[in-house]
Amino acid sequence: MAVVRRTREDWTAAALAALAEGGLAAVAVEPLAARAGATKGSVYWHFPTRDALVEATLLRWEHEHTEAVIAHAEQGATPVERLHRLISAVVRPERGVDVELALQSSLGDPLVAAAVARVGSRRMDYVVTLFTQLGFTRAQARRRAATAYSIYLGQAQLQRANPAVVPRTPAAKRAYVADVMLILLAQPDGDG
Amino acid sequence: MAVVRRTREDWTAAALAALAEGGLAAVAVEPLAARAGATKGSVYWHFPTRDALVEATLLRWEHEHTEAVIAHAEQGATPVERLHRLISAVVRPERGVDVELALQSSLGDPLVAAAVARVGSRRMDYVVTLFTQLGFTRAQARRRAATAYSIYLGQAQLQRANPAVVPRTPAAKRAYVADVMLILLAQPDGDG
DNA sequence: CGCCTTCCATACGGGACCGTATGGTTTGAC
DNA sequence: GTCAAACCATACGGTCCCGTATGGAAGGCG
Repeated sequence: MAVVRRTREDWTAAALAALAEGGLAAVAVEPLAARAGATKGSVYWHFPTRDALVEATLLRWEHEHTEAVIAHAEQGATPVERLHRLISAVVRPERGVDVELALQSSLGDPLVAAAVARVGSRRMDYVVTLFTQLGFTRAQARRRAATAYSIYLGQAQLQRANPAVVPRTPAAKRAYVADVMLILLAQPDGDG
Repeated sequence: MAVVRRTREDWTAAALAALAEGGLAAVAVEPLAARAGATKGSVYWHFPTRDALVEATLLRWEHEHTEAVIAHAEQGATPVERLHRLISAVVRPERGVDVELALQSSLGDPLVAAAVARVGSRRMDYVVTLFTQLGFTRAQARRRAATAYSIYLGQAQLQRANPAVVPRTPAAKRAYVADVMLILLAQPDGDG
């Protein structure tokens, strides 16, 4: 008889999956256990409370995916190339975007709000340095970074809420990314 | 004795308030009634079910606020001015943005998803016409509209999740809006 | 004033989930 | 093989919410 044993990581993995599918509310001890073919007893042995499970799950996501976007961008040689990779990552979403959106959808929870805030400012810092590398002044870089990150977030939402208005064919996506790049690199007004 | 009577509209109003504060989950019959100094009996007289209340609330929001942004923008004389009013509306948020975000946060619910989709495409249509009025080709207008709306959505999210990275002082806001305008009106590449 | 309709409070049953208690089974050390 | 620790199932009490049932008060109308 295959008597299965679960680790802490098994449960955070299951929680991540549930989070991606059904949002924070889906990270519920009993349904989670049932889906894993186990019972609450297991979960409550590994975690003192549901919040502890949520927190561990968020921490795991933070460690695994915070730097993911940045790391992917950093593979670009020039700043322009890095920005391009950054923008493309949203328009051509990979894995993990579901969790991203689910979290943005549960900012009511203080644990989630804290995690999202940490990740957000970390990313913003990166994009700001990117734009300073591109020759923008500090203030101007901050503005462009805010816009770039807004486009990132907004685009992610649009794909979920209004997939019809988002570019779908590869050609359309390429054209769209190109236009966003052109936009973000536009010469600013000369008043800092 | 001020024996209060509630109308259907009283309840959708209360639901809207709760929606803005606590998201869709806060639109719960019993808490809503308690907060209004009434009981479930009243709610369930006006609405057959909770979903009916939610649907009526969404419909009300849709009617009251879908066109609100557009109407506000339409007070601008030129297309550029209209776009400017549109962008400013996010950076300098008025009332109703809370509900907007709460809904975007509850796309899991099919009722919400439908309402948000309707409003979204309605707004996109408007922004597309705005960009065509500005002399962009149809394809290019669609791209810029998608970007503009993404900035709108993303900026709204940023204000909630990372208020630190968003321009705060009036001067900073003005500079930011100016830069976004400059960006959105940038001369596109000649192939679209 | 009587009466009917509109509106609402109270009371109840049910479901989903959290957290605790407790005892049983498996595992590894010796 | 013994034993303690690790792991988990079962069962329970509690909370919050949904929805129903039912009786009663409020307001118009004859």
